[in-house]
Amino acid sequence: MTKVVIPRGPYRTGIKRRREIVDAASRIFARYGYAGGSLRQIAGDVGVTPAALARHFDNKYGLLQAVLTHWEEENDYRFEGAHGLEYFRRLPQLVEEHTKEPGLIELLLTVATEASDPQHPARAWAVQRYDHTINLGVGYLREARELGEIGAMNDEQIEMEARGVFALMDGMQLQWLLNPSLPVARLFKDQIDLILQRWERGGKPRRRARPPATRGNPPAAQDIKEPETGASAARA
Amino acid sequence: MTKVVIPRGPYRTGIKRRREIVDAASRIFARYGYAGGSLRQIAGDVGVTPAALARHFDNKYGLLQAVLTHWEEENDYRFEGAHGLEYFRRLPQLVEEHTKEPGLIELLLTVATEASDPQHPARAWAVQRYDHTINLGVGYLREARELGEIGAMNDEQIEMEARGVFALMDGMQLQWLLNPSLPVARLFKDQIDLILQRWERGGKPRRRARPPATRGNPPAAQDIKEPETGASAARA
DNA sequence: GTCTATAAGAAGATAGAC
DNA sequence: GTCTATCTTCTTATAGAC
Repeated sequence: MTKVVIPRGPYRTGIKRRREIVDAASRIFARYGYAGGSLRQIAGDVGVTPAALARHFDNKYGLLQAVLTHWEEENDYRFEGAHGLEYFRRLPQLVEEHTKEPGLIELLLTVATEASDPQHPARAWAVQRYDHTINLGVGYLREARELGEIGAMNDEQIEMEARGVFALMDGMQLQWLLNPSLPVARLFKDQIDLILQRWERGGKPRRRARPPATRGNPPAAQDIKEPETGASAARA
Repeated sequence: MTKVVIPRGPYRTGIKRRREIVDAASRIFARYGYAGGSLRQIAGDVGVTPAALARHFDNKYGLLQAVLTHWEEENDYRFEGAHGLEYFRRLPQLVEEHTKEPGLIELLLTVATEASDPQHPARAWAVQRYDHTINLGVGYLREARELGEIGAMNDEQIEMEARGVFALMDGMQLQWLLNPSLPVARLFKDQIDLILQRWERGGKPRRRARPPATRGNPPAAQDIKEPETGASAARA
């Protein structure tokens, strides 16, 4: 979680105000997009004038950057201690949290699709963020392979599977944004369970005979902090 | 493809011009979104002034509606003659086409995420379009069940699987928008193949008692007995 | 039917008072 | 640090010439 040390003295209100601005901007950008949201709306939400925003951020994109940084901080703390398949088993819980506080996922999907325009200012951020996420999933899947939690899978298959899981998650959450009565967390959990069953059974690519699955106890789990793999989300 | 009956007489240039405007608007809205794209850009693309657009469309949203209608026409002709699992086997080909002419899928994902705002003018369209697509997939899966192409699956599981397939497709195409060097059609085909294998084997989810799934949006749940010829695509 | 010209307003950014 | 007031630009929409 975001932990902000609030100093005493004259800067206190400034820091608090900045925080309020970022929160309001998160809501506005999530709902109307970056292009569709205006600084006037954000300032109005906070209860200040647009000029006050300029004291804290150089321009509109500077504010978006602060919002995106905030988003990363809010999301990256959730999976501490997860290893191997446990990471994927926890994903439905993240979806569940998104349905209770929809701003974050709404913002991510909004910015990601907006950034499909190569000229979009947040394009580089979105590309980097997706690479990061996919590399994370690839790392955990490799860990699961080394722990013997899953059947044989080469690196290429692992990247395909990781991309598929995050694609499924994004797509389901997009469906939920358009239909909030959808029990998306439960649906996603059922889908992830089926994928995990297949992985555990030994995800065979086409028709190759299944290699013996080593289902024994996992060897000592060495801490793989951030599996920064070369899954190359490609991005040239 | 779209077949337009061109009347003789003085209306010909008008119809051609209208078509040009819709094409340009598709490009602009796909790239910059509905909020981010301007009538000026569109007019400039066509080579006319913004006021000329008002001759053909009441307002900006009227133009968007025309674009979305055009999108539906372009997509619904692709699956004629497909039945049961064949429908799903053809989906990767649709993804392939989207990579060659990215405007349509870019537009769809853009509008769908923008419409996550309940006040967005295209919200109703996006909701209806998603319901339509999901119902289409559900219909084809039921057909596959009746044809004996897949193992036992109840209606609730069928809806989950259909939603999963379209979520996967959307999510993969979103990844591709941010990374056009990604071989998304091949990746998606591998993923669909794995899903088809599981279906054919008779996907057995873990037994779990649960309440009935909430179906589509309020106005949804039209009869899905006969999937008809038209099939939509990537969603919405 | 199509366009130029322009109205009316909203956007992001800035200057300077307090 | 925050505000009022203002600037420039760009938006949608309309009036009326041809």
